[in-house]
Amino acid sequence: MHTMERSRSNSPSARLRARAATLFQALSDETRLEILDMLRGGERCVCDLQGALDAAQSRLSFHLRVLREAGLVSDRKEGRWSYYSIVPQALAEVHDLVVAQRPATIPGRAKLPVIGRCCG
Amino acid sequence: MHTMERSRSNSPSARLRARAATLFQALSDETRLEILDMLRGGERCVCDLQGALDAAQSRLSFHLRVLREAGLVSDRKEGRWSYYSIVPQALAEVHDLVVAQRPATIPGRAKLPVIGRCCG
DNA sequence: TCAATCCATCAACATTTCTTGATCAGGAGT
DNA sequence: ACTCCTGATCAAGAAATGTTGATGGATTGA
Repeated sequence: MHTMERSRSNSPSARLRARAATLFQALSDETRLEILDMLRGGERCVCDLQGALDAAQSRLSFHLRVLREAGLVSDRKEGRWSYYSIVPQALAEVHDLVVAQRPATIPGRAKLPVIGRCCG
Repeated sequence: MHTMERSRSNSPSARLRARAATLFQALSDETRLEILDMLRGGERCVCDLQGALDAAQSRLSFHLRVLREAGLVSDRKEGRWSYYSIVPQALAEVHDLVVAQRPATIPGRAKLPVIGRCCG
């Protein structure tokens, strides 16, 4: 109950995939993309986002948590306010993951090879 | 029931966000990332993926559909086989979306500005 | 101390996504 | 025709995600 399972789930590429899935998942919601859009300009406090996005406070808090746990944003407390900002390093990570997904040939130049010609 | 709603949901940036959410959502599952990994080398038939991923046929079909509907892969029938391959253009689209998310300053150079200094 | 503000967290519910097993259609070989 | 193979689709259930309203802690100012 371990040999095959282990090689699949513990390999470095499997861990990369898990990380990639988490990052893409965090980016897969419109509200969160809207939040990131607002943060592109710089740090923002929650009440600020709340006003701009017209979202219930707990809803916003939920999405900020998803972004935070994925490492895409960081927060800083100051008095009674929480300021959120983008973690550029995380976006760079996403960037690298996307680049890594691209096929092996130059698009437009040559056709992708047909491998795995099924069953003979 | 139209004025404010419309400006938010029909603006070009809102449509971009919707498209982005769809793409990221399609990329947010490990099985699908594994499929894309296999397709990076070139076209593959379903039975081929099935063997390599050790996934039930209907499960694979489900994930291939998600990828297809997001425009990330295309399929081609030949005889009784279906061959899937990556749509490089879609990955380029994802790439551009990620780049667009990056904050406005050069990371490492200067601190992001603190805007929206809340309520003050 | 008291009241107000900011925001995280919780529980309950709604919605979406994923998995499984079954069925069905089309192509290929007999 | 019949049968086998490939793969899409469907229905039902399980699991994960998102929403809402309520509560509570921390901070500020009166």
